[in-house]
Amino acid sequence: MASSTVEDYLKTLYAVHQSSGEATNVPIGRLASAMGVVPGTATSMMKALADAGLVEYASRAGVRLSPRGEQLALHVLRRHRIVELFLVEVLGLDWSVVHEEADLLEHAISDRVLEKLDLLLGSPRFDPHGDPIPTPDGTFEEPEWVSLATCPTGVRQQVMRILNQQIDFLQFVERQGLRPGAIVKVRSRDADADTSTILVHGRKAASLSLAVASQILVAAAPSPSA
Amino acid sequence: MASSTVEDYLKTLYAVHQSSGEATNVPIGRLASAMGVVPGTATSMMKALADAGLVEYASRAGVRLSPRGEQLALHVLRRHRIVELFLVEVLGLDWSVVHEEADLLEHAISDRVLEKLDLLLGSPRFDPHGDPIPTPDGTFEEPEWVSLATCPTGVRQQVMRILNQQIDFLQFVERQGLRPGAIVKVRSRDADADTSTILVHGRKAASLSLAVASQILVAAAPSPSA
DNA sequence: TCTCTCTCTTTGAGTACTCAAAGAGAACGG
DNA sequence: CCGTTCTCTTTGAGTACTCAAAGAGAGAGA
Repeated sequence: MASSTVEDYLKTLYAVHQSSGEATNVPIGRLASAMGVVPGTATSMMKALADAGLVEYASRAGVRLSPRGEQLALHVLRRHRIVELFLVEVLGLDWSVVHEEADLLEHAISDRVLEKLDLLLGSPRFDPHGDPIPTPDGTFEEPEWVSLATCPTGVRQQVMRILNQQIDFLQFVERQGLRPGAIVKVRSRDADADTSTILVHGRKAASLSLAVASQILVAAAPSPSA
Repeated sequence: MASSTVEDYLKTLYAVHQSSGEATNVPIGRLASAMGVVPGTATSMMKALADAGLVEYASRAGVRLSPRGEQLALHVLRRHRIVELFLVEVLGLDWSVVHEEADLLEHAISDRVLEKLDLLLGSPRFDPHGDPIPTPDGTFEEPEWVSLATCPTGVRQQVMRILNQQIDFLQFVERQGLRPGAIVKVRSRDADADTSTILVHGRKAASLSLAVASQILVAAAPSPSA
């Protein structure tokens, strides 16, 4: 059994790998800062994980998950996201705090409990932030959503996913009414000024920098209900 | 914050103290075997916990919880039992396995999540084994139940609590129909032969040794419904 | 009282994880 | 092409927890 620490490293490695351009190895430094440890700690941990067959690691060449490591990371991710959804849907916890609660719980959920949760929630495909939930065998739905920084302007869009999951950011998103499910329209976008103006539910207008807008993924909205 | 290990020691110390005759200190050896560690490990742990103000410990005189330690132990117990009830009531997990699942989960439940669970379950007073659930401020209901080894014979009784919570024993209890809530009657009891015969729901008869019978607590049953 | 035995404590060592700080490669600017 | 700089690795040490085995107290039986 992998310890919580090992699970955290694998999960973090997976996330960093995803967020950086695919197919490349993750530099130790980036992994270390994502884990909140000094580089030396990450180095020795990666050696241990390489010995355990969970990562592929060569000195000064960065790390990547081995197939087994990736499978384990996806399993942790599945637990994390199902727990998040459970906390919101069943316990009614605040959308913005479930991420850190799930970080704790994800290491204490047995397969038995996990599949009961999955059943209770109706085998959901996405968590409350719009992140896809891996299936038990580790396959994954990655819809082709675009961000508010790149989607067509003037067209009704539906918010599908929030990439940045820090509490402050999620609370900001909440206040702006930009939760997944919200119907929005990009009214204008100005690359030089680095801003965009978003109409939320046709009424309120929010002004976002393009960096912020790129954290919010949308899809073409279903036709209006009126 | 107390580590899971520390929480486990406090919880175990509380349980051992309860099961041995009150008011006395717990010998290191008993604590060690209850924790599944060698005595030396328990000794050094108790020194550390004494330094932290969680237990009172003097060399060769045994240990007891300090007021702060007891409060913490009760908090862990509250988490454990609420989680157990949740696993049975909401997730539909098997009654006999929830104990070990809860041992894992009890260390990963924040107060925020705990109180939501409590709300969802309607502030329950007993867990699925009939163990009382401490309140958030650490008070405790300990009803005066008697065991099947000592209760009056020939009188309708209701099973209230199962003390031994090992999986095998719980599965045995389940098979005999002796879960909390069951209506039973002690038909006979023989101290010399060390057996008792129990009528379950007026039909099936189970034969239990007095040691086994003493693990099952009952209360006078409400008047028959017919 | 003496000694045997039992329990408890101490000591030394190992695993998992961490940091600080020194040392080694690699890359980049001149 | 050489030195500065950045990143990575190594080393030494510390915390939390564990065991094995040796040593110490304390009571029980002769």
